[in-house]
Amino acid sequence: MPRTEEQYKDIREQKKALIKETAMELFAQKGFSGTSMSLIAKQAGISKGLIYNYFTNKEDLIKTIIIDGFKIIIDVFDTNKDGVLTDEEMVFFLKGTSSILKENTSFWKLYLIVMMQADVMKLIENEFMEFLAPLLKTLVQYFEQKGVKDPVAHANLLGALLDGITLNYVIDPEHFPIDSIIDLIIDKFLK
Amino acid sequence: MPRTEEQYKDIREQKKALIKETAMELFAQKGFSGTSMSLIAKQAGISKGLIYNYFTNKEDLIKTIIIDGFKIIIDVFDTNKDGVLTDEEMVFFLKGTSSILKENTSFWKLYLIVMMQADVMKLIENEFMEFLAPLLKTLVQYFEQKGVKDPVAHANLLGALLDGITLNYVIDPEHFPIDSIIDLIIDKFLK
Amino acid sequence: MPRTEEQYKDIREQKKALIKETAMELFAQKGFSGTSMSLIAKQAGISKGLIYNYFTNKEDLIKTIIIDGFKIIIDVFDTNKDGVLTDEEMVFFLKGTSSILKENTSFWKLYLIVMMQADVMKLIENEFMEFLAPLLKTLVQYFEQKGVKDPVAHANLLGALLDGITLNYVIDPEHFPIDSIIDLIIDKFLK
Amino acid sequence: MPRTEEQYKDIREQKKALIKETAMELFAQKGFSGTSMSLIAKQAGISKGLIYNYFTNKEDLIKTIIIDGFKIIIDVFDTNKDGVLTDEEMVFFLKGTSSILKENTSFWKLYLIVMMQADVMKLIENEFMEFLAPLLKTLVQYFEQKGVKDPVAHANLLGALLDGITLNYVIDPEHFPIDSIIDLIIDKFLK
DNA sequence: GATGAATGAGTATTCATTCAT
DNA sequence: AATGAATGAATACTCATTCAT
Repeated sequence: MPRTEEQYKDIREQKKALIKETAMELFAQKGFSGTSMSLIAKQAGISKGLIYNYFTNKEDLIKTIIIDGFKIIIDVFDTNKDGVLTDEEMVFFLKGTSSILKENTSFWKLYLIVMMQADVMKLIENEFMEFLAPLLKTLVQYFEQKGVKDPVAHANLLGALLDGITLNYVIDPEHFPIDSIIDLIIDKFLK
Repeated sequence: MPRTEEQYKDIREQKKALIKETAMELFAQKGFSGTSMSLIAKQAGISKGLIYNYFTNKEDLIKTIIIDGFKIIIDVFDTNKDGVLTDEEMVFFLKGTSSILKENTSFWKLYLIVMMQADVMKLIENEFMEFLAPLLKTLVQYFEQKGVKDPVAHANLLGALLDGITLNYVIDPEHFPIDSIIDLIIDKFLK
Repeated sequence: MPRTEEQYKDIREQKKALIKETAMELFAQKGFSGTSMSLIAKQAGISKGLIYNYFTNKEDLIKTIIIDGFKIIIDVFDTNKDGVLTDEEMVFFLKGTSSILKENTSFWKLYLIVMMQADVMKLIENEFMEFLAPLLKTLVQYFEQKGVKDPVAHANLLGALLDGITLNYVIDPEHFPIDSIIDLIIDKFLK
Repeated sequence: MPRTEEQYKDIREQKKALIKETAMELFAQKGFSGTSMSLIAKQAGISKGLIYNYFTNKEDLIKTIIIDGFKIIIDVFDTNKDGVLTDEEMVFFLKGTSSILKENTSFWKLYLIVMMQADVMKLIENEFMEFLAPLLKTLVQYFEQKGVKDPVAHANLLGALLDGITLNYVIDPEHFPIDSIIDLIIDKFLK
C-alpha cells in the first residue's frame, strides 16, 4: 500500500530536520570547511546522495540551518515587537539570553563562526540584518526611554557585551560564570 | 662566491615577514582552512615552494603569526606587570584597546577565528594561556582593589565586553562606534 | 532505488581486484615510490579518487597486494604443514617453484623490491615472518632428517638459492634457464 | 696566493668522493627516489648547488656510483682474465666474495636495488653487461673444464646463488651465516 | 669553488557533487 | 525516497634543478 502524501511529507520533514541537526553539531564542532558532507551523512546514518535530495549543496545546508535558527530565536524573543521594553521585560530578555545560550550552544557557536567568515556571511547577510536590526532598534528605544546621554552607544555596548558573552560561553561553557555576569549586567544597565 | 651570512639573514627575514603579513590578511579574511597555501604564495608574489623554505607547514605558519602577534601585544600592554592598575592606567589601557584594534584589525580578526576553531586553537593553547592569564589576573586585582562585590565576575564581564567589541569592530570597522563605546565603558566601570 | 547489497559487493570486489592487479604490475616495474597513484588510476582506467574508495592510502595498497599474494602462495605450498618433507615432496616443491614463478612474475618481482626497501618492508614485517618462518623450518627439518652436518646452513643455502633464482628469473625471464637449474638443484641437494 | 692547479684537482677529487660515498650510503638505505639531493648535501655537509658542480643530475650521480663500484670490483677479481680458474682460484674467489660483501655492504645493496629498478637499470645496462659477461664466461669455462654435464646451468646456478647470498646478507648481515654457507658451496661445487 | 634562495612540476590525498540503479 | 560508486578539481607538501652572488 503506498503511503499517503501526508506520510511522505512527514518523512521528508523528519529527514530534513535530522540532517540539519546533525550538520549543525558538526559545523559548530569542526567548522564549515572542516566538516565533510560524507561525515554528516555517516553521522546521520544516511547516504551522501540523500542530503542532496533535500539541500542543493553544502552552502544551502548551512544557510538553511542559520536562517531557520534565526526564525526560532526571533519567535522566542519576539524582537519585532513595536512597543518599547519595560525594565521588567529587559530583565526577562537578559535572563532569557542565558537559557537560550545553554539550550542552543551549538547554534550560537555556529552563528559566531559564520559571522567571522566573510564568504559564508555573504550568503545570509540579508536574513542576518532582518534579524539584528529590530533587535538593535528595540535596545536603542529602551535606552532612549531611560533618558541616557548616548542611547546608540548604550545599545551597541550591550549588543557587543552579549556577543562577547556568547563567545566566551560557547568556547568554555563549563567555566564561564554566565549567570553571575548576567546579574551584574542587570545591575549595571538597569539601575 | 656565495652571499655573506648577513645578506642571507636579511633576505630570510624580509621574506618571512612578507609571507606572515600576506597570510595573516588572508587567514583573517577567509579563515584557516579557507585559505590555501597557493593563494598565499600568489598574493605574496612568490612560489608555493618558498613558503615551505620558511615555515615547516601551514600550521607552523598560523602558529607563528599568532604567537608573534601576542608578543607584540604583550610588549605594548606590558600585561605581565605585577602591580595593580590605577584608575589612570585602566583608562590608558581601555583607550589603548581602541587604537590597537584599529592598527591591527587583521590580527584581531584572526585571533577570533582561531578562538572559534578548536583544532587550530590546540596549536597555540599554551601561548594563548600565557597571554591571557596575566591579563585576566590584572583585571581581577583591579576590581578587588576597587572593593566591588564580585571581582571575578567583573573581570570576566569586562573581558567578554572587550571580546565583543573586538568582534563587532573587526566585522564592520566603518560603522561600529568604538570610541564612544570605550568612553561609556570608562564611565560605567571606573566610577 | 539503490542497487542490492549483493550488486554493490560485486562491483567493489571487481574494482578492488582491478586496482590491485594494475598496481602490482606497476610497482614491480617502477618500484614503490616510483609509481604514482595517478599512474595507477590512469592505467586502470579509473579516477584517482576511486582508489581511495577502496584503499585508505598507498601503503595500504601495497600492503594488501603483498599480503594477499602471500596468502595465495601459502595455500599453494601449504608451508604450514607440520610433518617433514619426503624427497618426493621436496621435488614437487622445487618443481612447483618454477611454475609459481612463471605464473606470478610480477608478484615475485614486487616481493624482491619490497625486501630491499626497508621502509616498505616495515609495513609487512609481521606477515612476512609468518610466511617465511614455517618455510625455513620445514627446510631445516628436511635436512636434519637427511642427516647432513649443518642443516641450518643447508636450509639457508637453499633459501638463498631460491631467492637468487627468483631475482634472475624476474629480471630476464626469457633468458634465464630456470628449469635446467631446478633440475640441477634436485640433483645436488637430494642425492 | 692562489692554489696550484694540482691542489684544485685534489679538492675536486676529494669532494667528488665525499659526495659519492654519502649518496651511496643513503641510496642503499632509503632507495633512489627515497633519497633527496638536499639530504645528500646536508649529510655531506655541503650545499645543494655544489653537487651539481660535480654531477649533472641525480641520475648521473647514481650511475657514476654504480659504474665506479663495478670498476673496483673488477680490479679486485680480475674477472677479465683469459685463462681458466683452477680449483684453488675458485676457492679464493668464493672466500673473497664473503669479505667483499662485508666491506662494501652498501654498494651491494645499492647494486640489488638498481637491478630491480628497470628505469635505473637502463642507465647502466652497458656497463653492467661488461661487468657480468666475463664473470659468467669464466664460470662456464671452469665448469666445462671440470667436465660437468651442463656447464651453463652450473654457472647460472652458482651466479644465482651468489646473488641470493648477497640479497640475504645485505638485508640482515648480523644473522645470515654467510661463511658457513660459502664453505658449504665449496664443498658442493668443487668436489 | 660554493652558497642557499627560489622555482614549478609533481605527489598523495580529500571532498563536494553527480548519477545509474 | 535512497544508495554509494565514481569523478575531478583542489589541497598541502616535496624536490630536482637553477642561478645570482
